[in-house]
Amino acid sequence: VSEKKAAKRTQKGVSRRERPSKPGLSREGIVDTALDLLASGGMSGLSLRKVAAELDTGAASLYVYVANLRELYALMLDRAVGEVAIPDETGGDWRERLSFLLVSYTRCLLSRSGMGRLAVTTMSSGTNMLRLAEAIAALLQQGGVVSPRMTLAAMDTLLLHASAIAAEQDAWRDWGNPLGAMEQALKDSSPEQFPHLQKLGEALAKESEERGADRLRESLEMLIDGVLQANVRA
Amino acid sequence: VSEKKAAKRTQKGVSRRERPSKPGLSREGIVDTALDLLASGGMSGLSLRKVAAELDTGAASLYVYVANLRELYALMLDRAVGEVAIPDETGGDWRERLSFLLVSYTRCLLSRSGMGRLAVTTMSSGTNMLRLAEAIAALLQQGGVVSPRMTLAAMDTLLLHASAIAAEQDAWRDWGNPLGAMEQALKDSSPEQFPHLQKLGEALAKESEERGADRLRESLEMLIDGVLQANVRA
DNA sequence: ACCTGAACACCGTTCAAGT
DNA sequence: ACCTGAACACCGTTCAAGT
Repeated sequence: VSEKKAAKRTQKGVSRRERPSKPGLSREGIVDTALDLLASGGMSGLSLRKVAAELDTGAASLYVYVANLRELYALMLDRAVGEVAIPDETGGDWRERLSFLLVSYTRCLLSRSGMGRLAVTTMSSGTNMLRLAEAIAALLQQGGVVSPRMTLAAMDTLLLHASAIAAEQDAWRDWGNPLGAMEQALKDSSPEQFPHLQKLGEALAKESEERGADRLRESLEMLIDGVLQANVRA
Repeated sequence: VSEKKAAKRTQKGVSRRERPSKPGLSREGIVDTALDLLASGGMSGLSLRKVAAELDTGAASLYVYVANLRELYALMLDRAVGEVAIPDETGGDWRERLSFLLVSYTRCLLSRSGMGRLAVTTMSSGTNMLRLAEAIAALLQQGGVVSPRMTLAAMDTLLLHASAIAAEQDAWRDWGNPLGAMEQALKDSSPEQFPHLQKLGEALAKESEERGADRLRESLEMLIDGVLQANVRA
């Protein structure tokens, strides 16, 4: 038993990533390790016990730095959000910048598998999330959204939707494209039962391949249009 | 050991819900029980083992009817979607009907705690989901969305967003309103760091109470506007 | 103050054995 | 074919004991 453990400890000093060999535990290090695990093994490869193992300690030790799993999730999310690129004045008009910002946010979530689902499940009120919210609020104001009520609604809706897109894509990666299953189900059903869906069949097949960066931008632009419309109407 | 089990079995015939006392296992019964557990205990009260226990059997027995936990989730989602009210021609013009349909969908998810998160994580291609998709496709066509590509994008976006709203509300129920935490974080930060957010502070406080049926409808209307705009533009 | 092993109360899933 | 107990390989969290 202790032999195996010793071997691991030795191995670690040599090859485990580029983390310093034993900096003592820290909140930072725990979040780092958790993000590494998420990136390499997805949500199912992440657990407090595995984070602890990676840090050569027991799971109980982490509770000095992190209240529970949910707090760890929130910290991970906030760290990911820290990588969002916030465009400056050179980034075009407010709308281009807002679109860019939201795409960047979604990309940050998508870069680690599982982050999308995490974002839609977890709430962070860390500095990075506030920074992002602040940037969106500023851009919306430039876009003529002035009432606080409308601004809040728009911020919430935009961020929620961007997160949802990431979560959806996440689910696809794990389970394979569900459109396949849907096509199958359609073929199995009588044609007269779902006439509109049947007609959509071929387009559906093409869609499977194409759903890339364009779809992401397009979906977000759609939402921005909706925000503008609601603002005009109010 | 066997004494405790016998007591449970006895108790069951008397009082356990109104399910017939022992209909033998079935896919239907398993999904029913799972939904009951979800409604009464949320996502954390739901597990294969608990479903099995409720049915007076071992977890292994369920695998005859359900491939795994994920399939059970998908079946649960489809059953919930079966309760969505699909409006007929008396329900106003296409837009009113679409809005009504999406609100109804979201409400079905919200009626069991945990369903929102489940919807954003799970993909169902069951009959009820197809029925819902068919209805949306039909309404969009009436609204002048004709290209298959646009129809698919709109369907996906609308359903995704409705699910995301439910998931968000779900998260609020479990963890308490996160706007509270955000307000706190804002108070703790220097005012000049997040000027726009600071200004939003009071509106934020009011929003906490009001986020009800109006917000839901409003958010969905916003999206429909976006869809229309994209359709006009294409 | 920080760290730890062991324990507690759970999970989903598999499998050999029964009926 | 269906059901089952037991086992396997995990979980998050707590706690008394160590340093």
